[in-house]
Amino acid sequence: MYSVALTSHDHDNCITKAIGIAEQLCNARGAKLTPLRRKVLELVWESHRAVKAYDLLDRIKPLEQSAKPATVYRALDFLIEQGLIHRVESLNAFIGCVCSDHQHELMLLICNRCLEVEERPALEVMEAVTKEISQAEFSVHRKAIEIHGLCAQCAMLGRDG
Amino acid sequence: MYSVALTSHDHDNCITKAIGIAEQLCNARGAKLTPLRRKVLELVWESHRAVKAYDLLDRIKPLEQSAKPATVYRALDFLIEQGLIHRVESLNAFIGCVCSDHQHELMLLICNRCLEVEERPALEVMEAVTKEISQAEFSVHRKAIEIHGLCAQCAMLGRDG
DNA sequence: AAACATTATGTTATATTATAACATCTTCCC
DNA sequence: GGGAAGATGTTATAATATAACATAATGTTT
Repeated sequence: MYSVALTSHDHDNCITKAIGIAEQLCNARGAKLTPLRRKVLELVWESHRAVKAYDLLDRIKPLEQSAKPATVYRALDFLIEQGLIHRVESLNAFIGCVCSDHQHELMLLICNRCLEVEERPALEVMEAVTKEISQAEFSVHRKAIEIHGLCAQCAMLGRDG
Repeated sequence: MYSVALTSHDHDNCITKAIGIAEQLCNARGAKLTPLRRKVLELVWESHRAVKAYDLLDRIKPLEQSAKPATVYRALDFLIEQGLIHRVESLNAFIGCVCSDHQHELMLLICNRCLEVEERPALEVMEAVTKEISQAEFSVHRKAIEIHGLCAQCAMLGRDG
């Protein structure tokens, strides 16, 4: 496993920070970050890799005997609604949201080898999309911009996985 | 069903053209557009709406008794490889490719109401993506840019579906 | 506190999407 | 015709996701 993020930084700090922000944000909104939802958020944050719903389920089961698919999907729905995680459409997977300013138009750089996902605001890209769409008379609700390839570290190590 | 494309243009022409291009292209490449693959391509092209694999299966079964999921998925894989259709990641669905010049970097405008999908080359968007990525040391394989919202006609007719 | 509404979670069942693995048939090439 | 490669048939199952209804916890009103 070539997990750059996990080897080159203090990931505990990422988790702590993410949970802290989530608590603050939910608090401010009157949204309830229940123990279950919080646990799912922590599990999503275990790495910077995109994580599958059923993998989360496997991880939760030992802790919450009663966990079922609906348990996980409901928690994920909540976290997405609150902007605390993103769904990666092209992987049917989920990733913690790092944009603490909660600017939710972003581009995802997805490494096919290590599955780590980098979020980038990509303002110029968004502007270009807006401009292009203004010619199309299309009313935008949501932008999913997902770029697949190899992160710098994996590109050095070998071929696509 | 508010299918602009189907009501405002000669859709038979779209299909004929798409099949013609597919034949030419496969011929030139020595790829085999078998009757089965051709039929799947025609079915994808029945509308400008994104279509699901199992819906294609239902449509094929009356014609090819032996059709099974693998039948459809293999045909779809072939058509994608040849660049004749696109997978719409955010819908788990498929759409005919209209870019006859087979320029395969494009943006999909997906109407949440009528499910029609418009393909746009969006050159400036692609440039902005490339520029943004050059700062990220990321080696790109594939770009999936999917914009959800309402097409002009559906925006006039009512709310999101 | 009792009554009620709302939200969250538990539980069962099933729908939807996709692939693996191996068999058979067809086509192409020598 | 014989062998390789490719295409399709067939069976089984994996992986992803939601529906529907039951119960429990929380909040609000009185």
